[in-house]
Amino acid sequence: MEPRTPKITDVAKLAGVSTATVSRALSRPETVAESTRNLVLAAAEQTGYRVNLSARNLRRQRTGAIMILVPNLGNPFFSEILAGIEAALSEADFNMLVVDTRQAHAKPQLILEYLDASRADGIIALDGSLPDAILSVASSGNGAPPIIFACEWPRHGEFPSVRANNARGGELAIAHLAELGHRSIGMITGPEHNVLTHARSRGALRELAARGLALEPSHVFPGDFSLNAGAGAARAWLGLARRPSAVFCQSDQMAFGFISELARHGVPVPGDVSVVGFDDIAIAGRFIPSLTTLRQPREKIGRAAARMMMSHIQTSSRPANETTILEVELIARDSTRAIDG
Amino acid sequence: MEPRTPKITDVAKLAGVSTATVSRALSRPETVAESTRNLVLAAAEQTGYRVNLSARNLRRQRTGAIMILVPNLGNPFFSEILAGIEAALSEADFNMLVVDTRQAHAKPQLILEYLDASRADGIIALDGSLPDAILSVASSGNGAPPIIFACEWPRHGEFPSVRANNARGGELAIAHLAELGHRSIGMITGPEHNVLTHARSRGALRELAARGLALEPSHVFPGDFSLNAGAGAARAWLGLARRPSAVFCQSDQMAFGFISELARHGVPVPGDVSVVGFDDIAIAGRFIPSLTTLRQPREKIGRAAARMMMSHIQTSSRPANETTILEVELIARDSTRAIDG
DNA sequence: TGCTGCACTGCAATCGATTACATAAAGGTT
DNA sequence: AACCTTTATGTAATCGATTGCAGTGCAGCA
Repeated sequence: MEPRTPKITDVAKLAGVSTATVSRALSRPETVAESTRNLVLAAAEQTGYRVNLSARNLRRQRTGAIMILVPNLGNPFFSEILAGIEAALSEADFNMLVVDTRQAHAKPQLILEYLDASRADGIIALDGSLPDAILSVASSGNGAPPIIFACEWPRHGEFPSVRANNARGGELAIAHLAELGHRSIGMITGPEHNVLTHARSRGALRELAARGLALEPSHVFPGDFSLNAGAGAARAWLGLARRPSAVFCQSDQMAFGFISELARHGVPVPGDVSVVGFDDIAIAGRFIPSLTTLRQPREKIGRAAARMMMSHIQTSSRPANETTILEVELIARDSTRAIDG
Repeated sequence: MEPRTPKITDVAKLAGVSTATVSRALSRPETVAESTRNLVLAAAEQTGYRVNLSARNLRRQRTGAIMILVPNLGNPFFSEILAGIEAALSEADFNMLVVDTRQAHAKPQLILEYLDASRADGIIALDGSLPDAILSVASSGNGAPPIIFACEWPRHGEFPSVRANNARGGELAIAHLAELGHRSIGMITGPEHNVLTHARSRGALRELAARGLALEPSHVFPGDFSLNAGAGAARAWLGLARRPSAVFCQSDQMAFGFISELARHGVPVPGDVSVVGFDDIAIAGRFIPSLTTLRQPREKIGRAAARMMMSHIQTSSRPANETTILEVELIARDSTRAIDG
């Protein structure tokens, strides 16, 4: 009553052929005579045979899995990217192994464990701020699988990556506000050393300059992409003598925190201040007011990264420093309005 | 210049011992003399040896991975659960394999592929509505790894699971509204055949009955947990001649959709109608108005499910039908108020 | 007929580690 | 001194599939 799972020898015996033939019939059918193939397939069906992946992987020297390094799995921002990656990987019959890197900075050892070709055939990192110890191993290629960055990317070193056009997003945000007549525009940034912060700020500054607008230092609110950072910025904004009439928040979460904290103090958006976010997460269209923001094609980014990885694995070439940049789109909603509107 | 990755024989040679000793020194150090152990560890260090997981897994007849079946990875609701699972698994040195089951209903074959002990040592399903074909294979145990449900669970059959006390949540929602003086309470439900819908509705109905309140059929708005469903319910609510003064939404997303659509029609919450959500997702405290809702310990649910799985794997017992139920908590915020407040 | 080439198939080595069993050495007991 | 334990290590089988190479048989061709 405990019919141990059938192995390839069982199928071979039943079909009256060698295990080599069974293996070939299943993985490269065209190399086997049709009559034999049918015998094998029937036998496989009858025994309920499933190939043992550990054995196959050992022999083939691969794992059939791609490891995804996520800075913080609990952050819903990543879910769509993961969905995109998963979709593309499963099409190619690859599995997705997900690892949270929150502990990576405290204990790089822990993540180094994972940089091992016997664990995954490739790595997609959503975390641009991996410790240098990890980056150097990953780029040395010494036993480590190829790595591709998605969304974020490391500030130093050259790595293949897929990302949104963050700088362009910064430009579009400012352009939109400027065209609504805003001359005094503030900004809530992401974490200080984050590449997204830099790219978005760079774009914003470039556009401000192009329009002859200045950014007052007191109008830059340092944040970290979180709801609370947005709320904190709101309190700072309230404390200003001369307040900017519009604020570009480098993430939707911060925009929500900002608007919500202002609301608690009776300051209406966009009545007293216009707000632009970044990301276009699902709730943005349903916030009150609905949020003007920059849409990042998160699922597409995931898909593109996974496809890039697949293509490198199939050609077994180490990814060069190719970078794919996907465009962002400004979605105008109700959180921004003309200054004398 | 291409120093192929070292294997156990390399370490053995360098340390001057057999591969058996190396293996023991690394995985059960106490069985090896201290002096030998030091030799081996030094040799391992020097060669940069890493065990090949495919080989180990093949020999040990395990995979070191747990597969998570997620109904829709893009839905941020699951991210915290995944974070909890990941945390608990990585503590036990297990990997997390994530699979999206959106296609499972169209092509059960695809997911059946995954129900294979050579892929994962266990399965945690966040999807209670897996096709019967899959459930029966999973419960037969025939070559399929043990399965545990988290959050959701199947309506038929007995499976181990970890979940929130959804019925109690329904009770608390109604109790809260009733205590604020609401006598006419409506409800936006989840998908018709979803177990969460049933449990939450059951609790709500029980509490209504206990308080002698009736639920008018026209006050039940069928939804599916999504933002849009909430918005649709809002339009239905607007069309009613006799509107309930409070609505229990079975998910926060629907609550946001509901409130937002009402706002577009100039109907204030909680001014004209009080709203209770379910889940307490991150943004709930920052929505405008902040949302009264039932907090589900999502990360804890994930952790508990993973721990249950680990304990079954360590004792190599198939999980019995044990069910862990975690309590929910009503978080009172600004979207509800006393009827004559 | 004999030779070449092609299409199939089988044999057996191989992937790299784990572990049951055998063996050896050291220590303890009477 | 004989014998039994205990501890430490080595030998070699094993996990299950894949694949290079060799062999077989048959068709085609001179």
